Amino acid sequence: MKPAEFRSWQAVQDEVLRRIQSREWQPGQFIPGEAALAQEFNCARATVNRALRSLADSGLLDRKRKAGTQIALHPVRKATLLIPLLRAEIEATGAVYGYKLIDQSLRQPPPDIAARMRLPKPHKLLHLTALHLANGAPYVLEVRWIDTKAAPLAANGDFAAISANEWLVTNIPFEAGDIAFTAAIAAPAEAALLHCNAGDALFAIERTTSGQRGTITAVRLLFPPGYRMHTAL
Amino acid sequence: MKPAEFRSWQAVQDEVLRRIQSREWQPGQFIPGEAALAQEFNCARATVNRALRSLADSGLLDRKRKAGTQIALHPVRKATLLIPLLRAEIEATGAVYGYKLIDQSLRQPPPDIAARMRLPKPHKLLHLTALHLANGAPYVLEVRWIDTKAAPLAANGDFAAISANEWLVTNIPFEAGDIAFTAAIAAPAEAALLHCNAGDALFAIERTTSGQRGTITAVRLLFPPGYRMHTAL
DNA sequence: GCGATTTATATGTCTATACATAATGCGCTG
DNA sequence: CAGCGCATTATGTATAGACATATAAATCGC
Repeated sequence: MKPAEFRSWQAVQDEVLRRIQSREWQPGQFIPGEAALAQEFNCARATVNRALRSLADSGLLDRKRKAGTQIALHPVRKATLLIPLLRAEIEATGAVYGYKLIDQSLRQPPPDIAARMRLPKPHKLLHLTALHLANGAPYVLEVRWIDTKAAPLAANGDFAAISANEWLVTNIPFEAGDIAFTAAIAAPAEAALLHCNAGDALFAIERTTSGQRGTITAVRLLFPPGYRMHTAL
Repeated sequence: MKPAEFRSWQAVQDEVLRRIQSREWQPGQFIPGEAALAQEFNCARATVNRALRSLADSGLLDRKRKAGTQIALHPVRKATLLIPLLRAEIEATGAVYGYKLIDQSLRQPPPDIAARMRLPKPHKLLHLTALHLANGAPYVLEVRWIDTKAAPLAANGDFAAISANEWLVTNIPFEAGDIAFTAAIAAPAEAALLHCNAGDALFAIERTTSGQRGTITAVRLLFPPGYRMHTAL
């Protein structure tokens, strides 16, 4: 075997991937060290490191100092999926994006929302209900709670014209938080807005985002029946 | 301003992150080039590169050759979530994992399955129905189709004792494919197996995995009402 | 004025070397 | 033999310098 040219970390990555897929290296097995591979591939150790680190990031390898690198026993445990940015998602299909504010008010949050937002003593929050439309048809029903104490600017926001999400992205310092996916039954009011039947199964995304002053907003996105969120592995 | 010591790429990353969060650098704005930052941070350009590349990977920065690096206009568009490996997920909660094969047979797949598996002319597939249990209670209903032409070994698999997923992971060369999340209404048969009511909203994961010889398997995982799959952003 | 070509430049990557860090396991000691 | 500490070793990371590549911007040719 000639010392083939592996002159880029991607080439190294491809070769390692090939060996995993061909079972030349089996799950659980320790593979040669970076130095050995660098010699075999006739490249610098840093290049091998780059390739292996990338594979480890995507879950195909497990690496530990001193111990070495082994093929992951349970490959592909992670999937990175794109959180739908509604406007972009709709416009990507060629449809015309539309936004319609249904309700804007100050309300006492129900207990589950207060808990998800970690409000010690619940106070009134800004409550928004809005529809995102694709070519005029309901695409997503958004129900959002905003803590105006954590995001004072939001009290003045005009959410009739611009979606709360887009407003927040450009006006609030930062987002960290979490996201959850679940299924829900369409309540009559929701069904009416989404033009479906009460009792239908809706796909739901629940998201809370926090800033430095605590939880800013909790939002629930309800998708009409049949919606599929998908991604490649 | 003193030339503080930023001697690791993580320190550089933290500082860049701070500037983004503090709005010192605003969304859409181009930040100084790597060389300039390296000089400011008193480190090598490769170190800055590592930090910025990492931030770009997580979606906070947009980078283009020649053009430069700018703060992403729509931060956090990606979430990496862990695909539940059922046994691990159940055992992580401290519960005892159980597995029960409900049905194993050869069947003609319905059109939607054939389409998802990209079978040009549908032939009979191995069909499995199984329950994953946590402390004896139904945790997930798994409905799986396996193409024994793409994975001949599977024809001999004994799926009464071991879950098809675990069998595939250790016996089939490789997986690539896609995954989709959706909501479904519990059919009576499903409800009976999951100990819920027909008409309940179930969270569903649909996954297809392919090998070199085409699509190997398509699986649908149905979770009982109330299941939430969540991840940090 | 406008399309085609060249140039300049920021990011992307490779190399070689050095040191850092974690974790294993050997060997020493009591 | 139990327990501790240190040597070993594989990965992790920093650095300086060089070249590669994409592409925005400037220049050229008509």
